[in-house]
Amino acid sequence: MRHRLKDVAERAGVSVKTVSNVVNGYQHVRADTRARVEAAIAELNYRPNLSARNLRKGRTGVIALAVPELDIPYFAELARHVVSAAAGHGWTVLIDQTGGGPEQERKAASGIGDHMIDGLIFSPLALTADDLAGLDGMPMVLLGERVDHGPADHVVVDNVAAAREITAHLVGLGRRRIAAIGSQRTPEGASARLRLAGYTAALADAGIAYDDRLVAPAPAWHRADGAAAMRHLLSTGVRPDAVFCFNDTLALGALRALHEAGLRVPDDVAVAGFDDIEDGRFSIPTLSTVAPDKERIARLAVELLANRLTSDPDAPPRELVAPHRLALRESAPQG
Amino acid sequence: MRHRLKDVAERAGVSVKTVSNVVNGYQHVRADTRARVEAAIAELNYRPNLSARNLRKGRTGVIALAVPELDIPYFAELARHVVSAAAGHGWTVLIDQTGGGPEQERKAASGIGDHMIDGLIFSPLALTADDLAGLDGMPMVLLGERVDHGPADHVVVDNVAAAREITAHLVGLGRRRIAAIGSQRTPEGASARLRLAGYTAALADAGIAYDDRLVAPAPAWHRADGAAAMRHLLSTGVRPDAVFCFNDTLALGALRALHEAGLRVPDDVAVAGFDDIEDGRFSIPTLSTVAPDKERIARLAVELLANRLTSDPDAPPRELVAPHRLALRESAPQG
DNA sequence: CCTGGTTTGTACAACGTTGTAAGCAGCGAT
DNA sequence: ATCGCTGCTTACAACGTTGTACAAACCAGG
Repeated sequence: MRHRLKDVAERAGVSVKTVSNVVNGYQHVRADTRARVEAAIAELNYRPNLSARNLRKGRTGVIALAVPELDIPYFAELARHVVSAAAGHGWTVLIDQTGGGPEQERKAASGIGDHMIDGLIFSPLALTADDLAGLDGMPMVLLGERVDHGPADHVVVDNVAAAREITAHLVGLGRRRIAAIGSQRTPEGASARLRLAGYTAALADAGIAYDDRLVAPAPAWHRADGAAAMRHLLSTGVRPDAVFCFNDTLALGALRALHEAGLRVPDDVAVAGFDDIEDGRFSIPTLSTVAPDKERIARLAVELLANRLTSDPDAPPRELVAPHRLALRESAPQG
Repeated sequence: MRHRLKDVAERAGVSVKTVSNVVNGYQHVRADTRARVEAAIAELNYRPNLSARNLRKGRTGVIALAVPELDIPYFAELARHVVSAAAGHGWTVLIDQTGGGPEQERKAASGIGDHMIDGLIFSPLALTADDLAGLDGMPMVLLGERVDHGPADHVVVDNVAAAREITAHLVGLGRRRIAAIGSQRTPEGASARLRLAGYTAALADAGIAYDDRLVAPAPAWHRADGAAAMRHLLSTGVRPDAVFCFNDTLALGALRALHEAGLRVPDDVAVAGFDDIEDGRFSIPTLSTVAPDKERIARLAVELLANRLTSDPDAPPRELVAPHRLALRESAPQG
């Protein structure tokens, strides 16, 4: 049995609007009236119809988080933080899994239940700035690298610097034949390009020549791709003494392939990743990695969105950089 | 600029309702009228206001999936399947992270944006049947073991049989001192109780005496808990030759602890898990585990919900059992 | 006891959509 | 021509809520 304001009003002997005022915490309601209304609400177990409220107010209290895949640990961890941060603003988060394809992403960006969400936090893989330009004014915050200097707010980590630091760490361990896993030539590979740039910069810093044969592409960044890429590297005979994988799942796959090849980590080959997912703290060996501050990323994204929604809808787009640090563990230990 | 049916109607020179009819695929609209309306829709980039539609229809097209934690791989993988299955019914999935606490779960079950979702797929940890009985008629499907024979539809795997099979497999490897990790005495530990029952049944089948000291509790089922429990087992001097962990993350933690203790898996200690998460296919060693058919679980849950929503709202609650199989890998290999 | 201001409560319309009932063509059969 | 039918379109009301405008009740000060 579902009740409406009208039912509560009749029971409490007041008008519908007075009940609405009580529900919304309007100040000028006499204490005894308020008490009577609240009693009626409790008795009927009344709860407001949000569709109606949304229709009336033009706001839904829901924001969406669109990510390529939920079972990629990085996105799952990020999702958790976004949900927490959004709760602090009284928002519910609708999580949308795009799959990463351009068509689905376009749909996600433009279509997610129109008028059903107030704003969108979007981690695109395939989307271009042009795609986004076509979206008439859905408040949006982008995560990651794909669309640089686009028309929307943006939260990033300094991929180039981070990749450069972790590669420099491998250099500091005395490694010279440092491979990279995860390069991508597709337009989607913006993160890959930036991390590759950091890698090459670190090599240049150390006066190590860039060797094309040590850079292995990976179509996606899953464990299986990392394992395949590592096997490929080993099969070509260019034996690396370290590998920088462009994310942690690639690195976990690489660990597996090295294990199968009978190579010891880090003795024979040091391994480093990127993302600092939970798995890397328990893998064998534990994983050295770049640890972006996911909690901060989530909080900044939610705050940017909040700002755009509540105070300044037409502010020029901002780009915020979230901090990162190196988490050095067994696979490439502290010098 | 956001447009309404009215704007489209004016542009196309028809009534509002005719536009609505076109949008909803109503049959009796003359071809040229339809074309004119569709042109106007395209020109204005009209998209319907779902809040209004929901208000009018009493349906939102959104179902919620409530899970304890998104960054537990099992739930993330499950979420992916639920999203896919729901898409097949034209539903959007709102993913709600309860945290697993009783209070939050009660709120999730009763409160998630009232009138904002048509139904709920709920994987509770702490909720009792009594809690659920109080929910006036939100269509709901439960996953997992916590609330048996409650008032709602239910999708389960046969935990007892599955635990018994995987334990029997360890017995079949010739192991006799088989430990269990993950027992819980709290009321939340329904899955733990069932898996423990399967474990003891398998021991009884093999004529092995149950040894209390081989059963290690774990407050939660994370990697860290598994590692801690394993360390505890090793420290007590009851050296097991196999371990059945009640889920995969516990098992990954146990692998880690065994590695740190210098024990070989599976030679010294065989390890088995439960859930078949992606990590277990790439860990070192790879993980033998019970593989519940997550895709099927998700599909059954969505179908139960669909049935309740569209055809038979007052049908008696049903309980469906999803199949499982053993995935035998390096940590406890095939005979 | 009136005046003027504040507090408290009400009636009505509106948000954008769809279901209902009814209107109006066009057409074949009387 | 007129009748009824079918096919297409329309006006109106309603979903449950809140903003606006206003009325009623109250209070203090003259």
